[in-house]
Amino acid sequence: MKLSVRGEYALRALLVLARDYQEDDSVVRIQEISRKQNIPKRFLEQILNDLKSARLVESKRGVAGGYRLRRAPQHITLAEIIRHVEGPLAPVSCVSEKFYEKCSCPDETRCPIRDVMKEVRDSIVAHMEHTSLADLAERARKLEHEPMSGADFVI
Amino acid sequence: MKLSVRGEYALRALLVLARDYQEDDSVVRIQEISRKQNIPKRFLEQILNDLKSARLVESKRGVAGGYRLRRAPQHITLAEIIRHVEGPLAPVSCVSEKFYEKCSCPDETRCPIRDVMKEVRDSIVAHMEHTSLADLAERARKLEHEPMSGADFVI
DNA sequence: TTCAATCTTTACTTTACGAGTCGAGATTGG
DNA sequence: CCAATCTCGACTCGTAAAGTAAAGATTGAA
Repeated sequence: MKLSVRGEYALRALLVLARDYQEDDSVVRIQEISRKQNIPKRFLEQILNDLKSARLVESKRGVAGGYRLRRAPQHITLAEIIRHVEGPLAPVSCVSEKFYEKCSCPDETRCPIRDVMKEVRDSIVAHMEHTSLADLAERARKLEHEPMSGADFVI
Repeated sequence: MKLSVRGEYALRALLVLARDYQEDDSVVRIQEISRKQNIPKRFLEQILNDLKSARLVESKRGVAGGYRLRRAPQHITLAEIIRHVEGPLAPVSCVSEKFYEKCSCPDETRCPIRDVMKEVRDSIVAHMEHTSLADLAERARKLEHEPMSGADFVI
């Protein structure tokens, strides 16, 4: 049920780009993202390249090069990002919209597990599709301005 | 974000036991579960053994042997099962209640991703904890009595 | 024009885990 | 005693995750 490290890194890298986003074509260097988010630089290169092929980011080469979002942060949802780097959001593929696969159970149409998993998927997707990078950036701003709020939960 | 095949098999095996559950100590053979659910028998052995160590099922050996639930189906939740065979329900461990692990991000208390993921986890957990094996069995019964209902969704 | 900082691309490594399979042993009812 | 069952540990086999590495292509600036 977990996101891979790669997926986490992708989200964190995009968050940096979202917070830095401007209408002009200013870019952020890999190295800076890497430093800010403790992501191995070499690994991050791969991930950003992948995000580029997904048309989520674009890059500028050369000495003043770097990456930037290809669209405004409010138009990039978590669902889109995760679907690209991780695959299905659904807990089992037989309830996935975008990555459906038949499962081995005797009768899919009468499977109560599938039934429940479909509900779970729906609530995951609802969250992920309704949250954009802009929302994340906004939250980040708030969290910074309310340092150590008592609302933080304990494990 | 996906359940492993092993986890799926565990759920399906337990569903069989739940539907067959009786107060007396009647058991179901591995072979029967395997056949009903298309699960490789040898692999299923492993899984049931694991569920036994989790005290979810108990077994009887010998010629009339087999498995049965150790508790009534209404007292076994999906959350409990999945947590045992799969680990955390949370999409990232830094928001997991039962399997918390620190993540590599610069400041966990101000991470907006964590913030959102915590909400996602909460809705996953809500579903999983409120659904018992008895609920599944009940749903299965209904799905059987309404064959090919038009409500089935298309991929 | 040359240099150095950046991205690009491809390939490689290493480790772990998922998904089984196998074989020999221990119980038990008939 | 025997045959059907569970038990337990070891083993395989493939794939994927998480990086590392190296050489090349662009670009801005000195």
